[in-house]
Amino acid sequence: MAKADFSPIADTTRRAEIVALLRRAILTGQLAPGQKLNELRISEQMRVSRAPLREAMRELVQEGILTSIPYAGTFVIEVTAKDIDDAYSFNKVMDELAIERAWPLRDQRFFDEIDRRHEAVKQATRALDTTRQIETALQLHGLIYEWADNSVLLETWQRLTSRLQMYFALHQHARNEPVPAEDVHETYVRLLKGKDMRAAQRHAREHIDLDFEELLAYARGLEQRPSRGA
Amino acid sequence: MAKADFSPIADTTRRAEIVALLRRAILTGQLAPGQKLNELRISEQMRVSRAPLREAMRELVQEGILTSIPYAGTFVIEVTAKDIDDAYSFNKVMDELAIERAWPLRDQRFFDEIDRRHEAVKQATRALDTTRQIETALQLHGLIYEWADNSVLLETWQRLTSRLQMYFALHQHARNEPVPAEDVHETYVRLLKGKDMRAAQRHAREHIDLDFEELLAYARGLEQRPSRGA
DNA sequence: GACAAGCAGATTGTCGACAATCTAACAAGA
DNA sequence: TCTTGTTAGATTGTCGACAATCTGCTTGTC
Repeated sequence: MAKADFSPIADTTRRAEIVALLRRAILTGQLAPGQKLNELRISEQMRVSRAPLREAMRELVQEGILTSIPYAGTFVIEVTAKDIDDAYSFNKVMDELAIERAWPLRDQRFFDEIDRRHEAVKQATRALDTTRQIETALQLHGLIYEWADNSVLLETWQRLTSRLQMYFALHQHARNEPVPAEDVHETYVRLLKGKDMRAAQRHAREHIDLDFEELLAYARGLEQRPSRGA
Repeated sequence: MAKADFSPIADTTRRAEIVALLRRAILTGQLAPGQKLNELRISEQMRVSRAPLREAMRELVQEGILTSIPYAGTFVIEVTAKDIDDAYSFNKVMDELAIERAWPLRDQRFFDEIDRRHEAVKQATRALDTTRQIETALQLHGLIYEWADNSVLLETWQRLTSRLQMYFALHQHARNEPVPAEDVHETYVRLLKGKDMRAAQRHAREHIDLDFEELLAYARGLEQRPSRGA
């Protein structure tokens, strides 16, 4: 019998598609922080009634990238420097934990997968696709969480990822420089494939530091002139 | 001018109340793991239409205590031994982090609050109110997260709390013993008010260990005869 | 008797309309 | 001029009904 390995059928509810669309719009910066989401307008644009749209929005509220005020509206979350700082320092600890847990579970599939994802980042970089670059970089980074074999840890990472992606997209958007052409992940990947766990943890922390420092500087700049959504 | 210090007005949407009702029902074990939530039946019982009910359920799905399968239904999550184990080992690391961050920020308000919450636990214990006992114990435990001054850390704890409360309630329900009358938090509180951070961290870890060990044993027993919801 | 096709019944997903609430503009009075 | 009350418009919250989908049973055929 031929083994088929089917992937799960796609969620065929409008709600699920709406969630995906909205999330993408927010994480790529199409919808700016603070911006209000007008239900009627969006539902008309998507050719969908308000019911599934509202359910989708409720999900994204719980996911932490939208915020809702009864009878006032639902808005894209604002991003403060402290939010970024909190996410940053939390991520540092989580990373160390994830590496520690994933370390003894690394196998050939792990090494294959990390190369595959690294390649995806490099390709997005070559293609000058900044959105995809952020996305793939986070996926590369997420591998240790997927391998750590802890559902709570993984879930926490996935929640955090949404916001990180949003932060980085915002940053990219702002400075409007095309890409950091350099491959900053080379060392990270090499260490994760190596034998020194402590070194991997240390580098993960420092590597993240760099990206975040820029982000923080950017966010602190924002604090001065708070931009209410367009 | 008299300073008033008003707290925010209560959310007065049906949706919010439904969320609270459902969450309580799940966390106290009124709704058993695996049980299906029939929208029509519940909406009729609550005298509410299905729209706000469905939105509420979407929130709880994202909160991680319900799970939804399109066109099949929404169910209370199943609890496996691994789920509990994952939550447990994750919580250990988080606790150390929370204590570390909260430690230098302890002030008089902190000490007052910890006593207040400790008192609440003792009162629930005396009243033989097991549900409230679990609730207050988790609130006592959550103080270090509230004081750690990190929104992501706090949010993560709150998400985890839901599930922990469910686990413990399940456990209590199963063994049906009224209460552990002994005050197990005495040492925890004393250490948090003391000067030795390391000792507090160590105790937090070990104290949690005890409760969890019982839970795990219980959950492993469940694995054998998986109970589909009533 | 085993198995596939097809048919209720029940349940979830979606829709369009109505009710409740908020916002902002304007008018009236101190 | 400032404050307060009113009102119209827009937007969110909620409802009841319809459409799509699933499940289990029945039926018919081999």
